[in-house]
Amino acid sequence: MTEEYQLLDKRVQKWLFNQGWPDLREIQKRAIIPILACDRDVLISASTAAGKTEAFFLPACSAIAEEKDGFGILYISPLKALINDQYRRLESLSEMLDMQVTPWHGDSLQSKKKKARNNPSGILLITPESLESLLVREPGWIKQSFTSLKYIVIDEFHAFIGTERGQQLLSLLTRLEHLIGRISNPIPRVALSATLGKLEKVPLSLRPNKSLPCETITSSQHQSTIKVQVKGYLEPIDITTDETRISAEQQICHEIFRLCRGGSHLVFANSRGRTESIAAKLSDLCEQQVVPNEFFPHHGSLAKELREDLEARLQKEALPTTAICTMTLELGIDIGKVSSVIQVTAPHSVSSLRQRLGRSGRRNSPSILRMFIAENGLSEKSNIVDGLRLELVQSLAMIRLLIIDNWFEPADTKQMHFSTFLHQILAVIAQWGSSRVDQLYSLLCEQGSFKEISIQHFKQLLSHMGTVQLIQQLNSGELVLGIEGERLTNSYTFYAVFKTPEEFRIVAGSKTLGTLPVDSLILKDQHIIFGGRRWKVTDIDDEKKVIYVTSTKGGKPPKFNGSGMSIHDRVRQEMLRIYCSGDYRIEVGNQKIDFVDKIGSQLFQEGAYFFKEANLENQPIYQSGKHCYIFSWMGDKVVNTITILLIKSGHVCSNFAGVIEVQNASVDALKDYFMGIIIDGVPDETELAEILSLQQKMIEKYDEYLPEGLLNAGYGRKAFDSKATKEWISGLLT
DNA sequence: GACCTGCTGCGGTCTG
Repeated sequence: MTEEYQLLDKRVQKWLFNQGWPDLREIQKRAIIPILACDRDVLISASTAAGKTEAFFLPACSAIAEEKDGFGILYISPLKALINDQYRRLESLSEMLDMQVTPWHGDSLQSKKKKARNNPSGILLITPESLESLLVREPGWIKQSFTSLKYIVIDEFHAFIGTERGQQLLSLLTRLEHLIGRISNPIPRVALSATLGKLEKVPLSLRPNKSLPCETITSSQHQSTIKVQVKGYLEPIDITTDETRISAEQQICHEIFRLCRGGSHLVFANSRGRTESIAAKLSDLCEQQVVPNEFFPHHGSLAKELREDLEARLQKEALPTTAICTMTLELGIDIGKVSSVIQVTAPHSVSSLRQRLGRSGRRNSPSILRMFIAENGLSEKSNIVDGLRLELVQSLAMIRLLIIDNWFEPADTKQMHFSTFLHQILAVIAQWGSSRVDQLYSLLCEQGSFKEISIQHFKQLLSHMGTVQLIQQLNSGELVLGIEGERLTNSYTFYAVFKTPEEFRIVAGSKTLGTLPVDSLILKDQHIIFGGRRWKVTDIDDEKKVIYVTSTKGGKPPKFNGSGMSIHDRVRQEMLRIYCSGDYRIEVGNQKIDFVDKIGSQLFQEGAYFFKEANLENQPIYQSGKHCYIFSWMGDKVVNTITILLIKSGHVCSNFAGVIEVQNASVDALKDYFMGIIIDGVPDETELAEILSLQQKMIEKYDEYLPEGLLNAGYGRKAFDSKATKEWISGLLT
């Protein structure tokens, strides 16, 4: 055994011996000295099942083994399920050390909480929301029980970076350090994470005020080999008139059945609806063939028991099991590794594709990714999005970026997070009973995580919070909660900073077609696709949460709609590169590897031909009948910016998969219009946000309490990109 | 046509 090993507590060494492990893993050895030093933050970045948890807990438990008074380790997890997993995993080690471990979240046992409350010691496993509730409701107890706290460890740290919840978490940690008097002598933070992109940027996300140095430990182990295959499917033009043809989804299900039966696999289907439909078809196939069903759905709307049964079945590996799932099985939960991963329909981002791929690759066997993409059969009425085979090409672009460039979307760390900022102001005042303005600014912005917020923003927000009775200022200058602030902070729903999205009902005439989440950009007169048909929005009732539509013509809608604000510039640029070269293959040595099946290749050739015929390489605006289509080959921020500029000037537009359709327009008229924009200047993001109605911009939980100026600034930064749009328009006109 | 995560305290009913 190595000399680092000797530094561990004797009982930890004994526990290791009992485990029968031949040796510590590389990252586990390398973590021992930095963790024991207790004078720096540590980032441990390694793939799933590389032993990150032990890399932290072996030395950390050694360091707190003699401490019996107060919690020594604060472990924070984004999921309750992960807390339960870790509790089980720590059981034997903590027994050996006679150390208390307390799982603390909304569903954990009151008896365990009570015990820890009376005798705080050892390890506390908690969610950010439960920590928030303790800080607000029992700051005195926290202060007492954390006096000898030695480590704060955050699991699945990548899931927090750049999010509202991550912003809250960092703020909580600063507030905790402040409460227990450790601002000038900070508690080391340890982040456990799946492999991250730009590692040098992560320490700033772990401790924005840089008051401790950070050491990074990554596994130098080679990534296992990756096998990729893309299969194309053709959706028959009209199934109803020709019953001999089977739908693309049916064909895909037959293939999944053939490939997965008898093994252990994950099928990612991107939406709950499709997840259910595929799982149902597969279990039908099992029944038809009189074999036991081994295909089960897994997603967020499914009952907890069903999900847990499936997770346990996957983990046991006793029976062959394939889960059809959404991102619920993308990270976190311990299900071990599967033989292969199948992605049905294009992934939403390269980073999620990467995470999913990481789920496969058992014991030195390669990671296997299969991607099944269906495209529509074409007719004269077909949409240009279908003709170009955009979904297929987006998928190919994402695979190339992942495999050739090892690139994926970086987390967006430049958001304002005004909603969470407002939440933290209320939480701090609720925690202390009152607060001075300068204390708030120092704690949340200077020491804490709200680095994008200026003093002007802060003053504007406080003044508005006074107006809407969230807070009030006493004669002494102290801030206390107002009536509305009391109401919010007294409800148990206060502690989470993220919003459970509200859904709008889609109503045509007197008939409800279904519901649509409110976070998409929907305007009156806009055309939307719902239930596979094209609709025109006639009215939006923000109060009743109803969108009124009428059926509209305009050709067959494209099958692939694309989504929101998520596609990155680099993905669309790679798509353009593929179209221009007419080649998607991946070069290995001096060979070009074709990873697409015959039908997929044919579909790609059709798309590439269409691209050439339409002269899209040289002409990004394409006229078809009375309408124009704009191909920016830029990410959704730029597409949104161009769209809102056109809408502002009275054009009727909609965008599908990054292609903007402008009704009743000509190429020359559009170019003239863009010329005018360059002369007048592109408005900044905040000004663009002013064009939208208030309701459309209220995305985050506490957005409704923000002054309009801040709402516009926050939304604008999220949705638009004026600089890149100006560059794109300039390029178009030269 | 995205998707996902989390929170209290108390009163009721059931079980051993």
